[in-house]
Amino acid sequence: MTVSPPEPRPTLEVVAARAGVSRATASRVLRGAANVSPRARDAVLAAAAELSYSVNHAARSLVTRRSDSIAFLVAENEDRMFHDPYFLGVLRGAQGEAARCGVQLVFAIAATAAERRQFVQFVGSGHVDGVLLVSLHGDDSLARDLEGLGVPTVLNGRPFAAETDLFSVDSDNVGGARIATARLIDRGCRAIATITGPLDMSAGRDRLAGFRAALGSAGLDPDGPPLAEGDFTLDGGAAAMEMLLREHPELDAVFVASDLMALGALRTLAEHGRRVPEDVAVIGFDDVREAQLAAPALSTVRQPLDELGRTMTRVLLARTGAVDAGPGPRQRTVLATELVLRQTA
Amino acid sequence: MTVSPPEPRPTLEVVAARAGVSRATASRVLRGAANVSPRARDAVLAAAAELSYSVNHAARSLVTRRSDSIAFLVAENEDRMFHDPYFLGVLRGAQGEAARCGVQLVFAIAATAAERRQFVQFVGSGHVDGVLLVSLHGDDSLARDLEGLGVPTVLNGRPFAAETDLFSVDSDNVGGARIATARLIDRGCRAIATITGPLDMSAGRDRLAGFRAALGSAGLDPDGPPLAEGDFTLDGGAAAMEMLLREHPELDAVFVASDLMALGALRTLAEHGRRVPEDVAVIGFDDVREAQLAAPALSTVRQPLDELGRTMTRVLLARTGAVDAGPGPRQRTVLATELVLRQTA
DNA sequence: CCAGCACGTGAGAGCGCTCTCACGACCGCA
DNA sequence: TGCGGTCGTGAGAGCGCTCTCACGTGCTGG
Repeated sequence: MTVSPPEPRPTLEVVAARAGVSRATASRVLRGAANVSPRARDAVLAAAAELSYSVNHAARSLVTRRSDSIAFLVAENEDRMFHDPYFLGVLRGAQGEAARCGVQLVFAIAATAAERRQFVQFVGSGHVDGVLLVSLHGDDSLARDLEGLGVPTVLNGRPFAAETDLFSVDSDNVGGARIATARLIDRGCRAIATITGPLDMSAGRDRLAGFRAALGSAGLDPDGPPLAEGDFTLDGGAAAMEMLLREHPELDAVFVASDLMALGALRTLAEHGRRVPEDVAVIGFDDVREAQLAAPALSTVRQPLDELGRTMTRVLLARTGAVDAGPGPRQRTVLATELVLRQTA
Repeated sequence: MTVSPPEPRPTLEVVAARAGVSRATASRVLRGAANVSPRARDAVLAAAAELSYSVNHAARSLVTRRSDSIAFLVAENEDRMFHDPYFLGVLRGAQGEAARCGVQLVFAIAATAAERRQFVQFVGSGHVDGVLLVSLHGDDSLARDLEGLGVPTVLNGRPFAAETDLFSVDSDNVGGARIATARLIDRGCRAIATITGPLDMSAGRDRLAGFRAALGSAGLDPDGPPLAEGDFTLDGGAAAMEMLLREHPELDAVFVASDLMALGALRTLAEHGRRVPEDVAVIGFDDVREAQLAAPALSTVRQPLDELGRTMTRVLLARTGAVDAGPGPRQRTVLATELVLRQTA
C-alpha cells in the first residue's frame, strides 16, 4: 500500500471564499448559468483553476437527480458480446457519441435473470439517467420494467410486441434482406435458401420477411425455399449450412442473416467442395470487417453499426433532456441498409 | 415524449417508518451491518421489498465517499480499441470480474490530450473509486496524475520508468518472446528477424528483449538480426514484413510481437510467394482467436488476456478496499505466457 | 446486590452541492 | 423625481443517506 496523501479536495465553499463571492454565485459560474457578472465569473474561474477544483459528482447528483451517465446493457452472454462484431460496432458508436456529449458510458452485460435483477437494482439506485438496451430477445419485459422505474430506455432493433411505445433504433432489415435476395434472383439463382437469425429477435424475423418478400415479387413461392434457423454465431452458421446442404443439395444460393453466420456457411461450403459463387452464391448481412478480409470476400448488406450506436445515444440523450435536441426524438428510427457486392455474389 | 409518471421513489425514511424502526436501523440492515436484531432485520427487509426500495446512490456516495464503480480507460484511439482483440480481451476480463464483485465498469477512451483532461476531471469528481489504465505509451504521466488525485490506479504492462511504484499487471513478455524465439532456433532457422511492437511501450520493449536474450543464449548475435518496428496493427505488420523482405530477403523466420501484426506479415509473405513455414517460419504473440482461424493457423505465444483484465480488477479493488482481499496486493503482478504451436512454426 | 459490559437502538449532525427566494443596485420611462 | 423592471447576488433550506454518540436494556461476575 502506498501512503495516501491527506488529500483534502477543495469544496465549492473554499472556491467561493477564495473568489470573494458566495457559494451560490460560484455554483452559477461553474454550471455556466446566466446572470453572472464577468468580474465574478473570472474570479471564480481563476480560483477553481488554482485549486484544481472539480465539482463533487455525488453532491450534485443528489440534488439535481441526474447522473450524467448512461448505461449500455447487452442482454447476451460475454462470449456473444465479445465475439460478435455487431455489438462491438454498436458499442463503439455509443461510446463515441456519449463522450462527445459529455456523458459517461457504463458498460454492463446481463444474460441471466440474476444479472438482470442486479442491473435493475443498479438503475433504480439512480446511477444512470437512461439505458441503451442491446440484443433483446423475444418479448422481453426489461425495457418496460426500466421505463416503469422512470428511466428512459432506447433499444436496438424493433420492439417485439408491435403495440409497445418503446423507443428504438433499427436498421432497415426488411429492405436489406429484400435487396440482397433480389440480387441472388438477378444472378439467375432459383434454388435460394436462407439461414435466418434467431426468430425470437426482430432482426431475425425482419430479414426473413424481406427474403420472402423479394421471392414473392419475383413470382417465386415465398414459403417454398429451404430455411434453417441460425443463432448469429459462426458455428451456428456452419451447422445450418451443413443441414441445408444435406436436405437440399440442389441449392444454388443462400441469403444468410448475418456475416458471422455467412462466414461459417462459407467454411461448410468449402468443406463440401462447393465453389462460391459459381456453385452457390452467398450474401451475408452486417458488413463487419471480417467480411472483406474473408476469402472469397463476402458480399453482404451493410448496416451502419456505429451509426446505430450513435443514433441510439442521441435519441436517449434527447429523452433525458441532457442535450437540447430540438424536436423530441421519434419513437422509432430506421437506418438505411445498402448492398455491398464483393466476390460471393 | 412519454408522460413521465409521478414516480416518487421511496426513501429510507419511508422504509424505516413502514418497518417501525429508525432510519439508522434501516440503514444498518440494508448495508448488512452487524448488531441488528433478527426482528428488525426482517421487518426492514420486508418493507424494502414491498416498496421495491433501492438505496439512492448519490446520497450514499456523498457520505461514504465511494462510488462502487471503477473506470476502464484505454489510452488509444477508437479504431485501435475496437479492432485489436487484445483490448477486447482485457475489457472482457475486467468487466466480468467487476460485475462479480458488484462494482460497475465505466468504459472510457482517451487518445487526445483534451480527452485526457476531461477524463482526469471526471475522475476528480469522484465518479469512480479507481482506474484501470490500458495501453499507456512512453513515460505517460496519467497514472501518476491520477494517483496524485488520490485515485488508485492499476495499469497493464510494466510502468515505463522502472523506479515508479505504480501498480501493474503484466504478462511475462520477456519469457514468452524468449521461448518463441528458442523454438525458431530449434527448427534450425538462423536468419531470424523480428517485427517489434512500438518501442515506447513496455510490451514492445520486453518482447524485443526476450527475443535478443534467446538469440544470445543460442550463441547468436543478439544485435545482428533484422528488426522492424511495428505498431500492433494488421497493416503495420504487413508493412514491416514488406520492409524486412526487401532488405533481408534471406530471412527464414520471423518472431512477430503481436498476432495482429503476424497476420499482416502472413499476408505479405503470401503475396511474395513465400511458403510458411517451409520458407519462413512465423510465431506471433497474444493468441487471439483470429490466430487459430487463420490459414495457415498461426503459432503464437498465449497470454491470458481476460485473466489480465480480471487480475487488474482484483488488484484495484483490493487497493480501494472494496473487497477484503486478505493481504495487500503486490505492486507488480506477472502472468505466465505459453507457447502454442500450430502450423506456422 | 450492584458495578461492569455488551448489545440493539434512535437522535441528530452533516456530506457538498443546487435552487428558491428575497434583496439591493441600477436602469429607463413617465 | 418616482416607480416598475431587470440584473446580480447571498442566505438558507434541503437532497437522502451514513455515522457517531449516547442511551436503555439485560446480562454476567465479584
